[in-house]
Amino acid sequence: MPADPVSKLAAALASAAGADVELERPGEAEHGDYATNVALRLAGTRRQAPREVAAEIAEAAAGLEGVERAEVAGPGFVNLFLRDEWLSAALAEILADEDAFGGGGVGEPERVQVEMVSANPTGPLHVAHGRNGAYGDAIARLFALAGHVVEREYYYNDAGGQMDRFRASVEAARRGEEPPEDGYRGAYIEDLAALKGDPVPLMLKEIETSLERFRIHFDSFRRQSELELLLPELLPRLDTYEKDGALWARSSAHGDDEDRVLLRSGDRSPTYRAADVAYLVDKLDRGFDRAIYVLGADHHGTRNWYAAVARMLGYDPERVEVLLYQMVNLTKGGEQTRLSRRRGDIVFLDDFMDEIGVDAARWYLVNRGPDQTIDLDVDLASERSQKNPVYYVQYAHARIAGILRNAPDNASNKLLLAGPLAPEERELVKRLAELPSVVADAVEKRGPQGVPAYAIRVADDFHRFYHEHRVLESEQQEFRLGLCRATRTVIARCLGLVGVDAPDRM
RNA sequence: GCGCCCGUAGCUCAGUGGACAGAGCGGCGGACUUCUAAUCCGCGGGUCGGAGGUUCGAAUCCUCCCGGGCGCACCA
Repeated sequence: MPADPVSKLAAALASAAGADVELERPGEAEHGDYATNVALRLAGTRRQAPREVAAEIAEAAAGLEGVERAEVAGPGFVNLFLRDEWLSAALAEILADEDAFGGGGVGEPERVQVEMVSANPTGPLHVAHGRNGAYGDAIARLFALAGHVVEREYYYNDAGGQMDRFRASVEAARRGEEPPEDGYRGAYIEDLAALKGDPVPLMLKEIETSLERFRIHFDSFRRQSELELLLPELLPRLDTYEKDGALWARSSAHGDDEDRVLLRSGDRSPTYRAADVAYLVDKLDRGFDRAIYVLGADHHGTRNWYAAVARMLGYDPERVEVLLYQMVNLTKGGEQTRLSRRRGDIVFLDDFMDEIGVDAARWYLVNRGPDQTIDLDVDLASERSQKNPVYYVQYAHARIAGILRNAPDNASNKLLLAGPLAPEERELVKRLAELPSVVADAVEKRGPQGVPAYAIRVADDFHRFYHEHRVLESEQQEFRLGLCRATRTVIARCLGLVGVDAPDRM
């Protein structure tokens, strides 16, 4: 059973009250340590006045261990005021769980594949790919913490016309000529032209180097060219028809918005849609319970396509999940840059990392919900790096590391209370206890943005505590050292989830 | 035209049914002989795009409208 003191309290209250209870932290101190609106919810079905129901629940709550008193307030809220002993026990539970705290909570662990980035190897990764990776990797880390078995995969579209144009562009540069009409241009093409051999493997190498630098480690890579070999066997299993000399999937009959071409008229070469089919089968037949695709919002039309393919082949479409994220707009010196590949003014992920650092880059790209377009001023993000929230959080971690460095080796781990807890101590413990629900919420919503937001609150509560109280050589040294250790764990966990370092010194 | 997403403080954004709507940045004013001042404290700042509706209760759910982004290939 993973450590989650708040859920335990809620469960105890639920059985005392005879109804499901959710606890929330009220904004006002007068409203207690935790509050529940369960009486307001129950009043309707029980045909009782909300405050009457609340009074019953408050009475039950007051009898629970650790509860000092419970009050009915407002329209029917029940506010709980907890004893210091409850907070101390909660902290002990967090510390005992150290390595796993925040995780667990999934009933059935699944084998999950997160496929992300998957940029065509026709050029270096740019910032939009960074968002894909930052988001997908955070989801992967969240799933893993929650208890699932996760693998990360990159899919190379190494076949088709774009790859031909890419090779032709490099070849042209080697001959000192202009690239073809729809070709690729830019300094990186010149760089590749200066090297020998097929530019594609060189590009793959460069992409993989960028990804490692961005702290995303892939377990596997799949290639479109390999998957296409499976098509002769797979296509007959689909619902298809011939039209205008091409082979079409009747996907609209299976939930897609329209039918899709699988084999082109003329040379009957496979479209990338055909490769999608092979890849989906490949994923599901490798035994993943869940295949997660991370795609930019410009691909939202493919959501129904994947589900339709799964249905046509007799797989449960629930196993296929498409996560979408909105675009990234960078501004530099107030000037907008469009992140289109065909132009020279794009900002590459490596440039972005050079400019603002890997930590800030990872942070900024998951900081916002996937449905939110990111507007980011690169100059601002690097110029004001001292005031970035990411450093604020890291600083809290470094401060704690400093205290623990200076702590006596023989410090006790007992958490004995030498007196009543200060408000800052109580707030910090309650904040730390929120982690399991923050993680669970992020997993459920497929949205990691709550994690950095929460990390800021933890840092906030810690800095406030630090400012008000001395840890070493204080009467509460034991408890406070425990509080520091737990805070360090929680901050490190949050930063780890979004791929940011947790430094011991700054 | 159809589909997806967004519209919350000067700026960038949290907040998807609960108690007077939050944070960072920016602005103004304070706090360092003490474990890291990359910190802390205070002040100012909002018709939650608009209009209806559901609800004891709506930024949050429903409908319509307005504004913005992105799609709607035998490219990937």
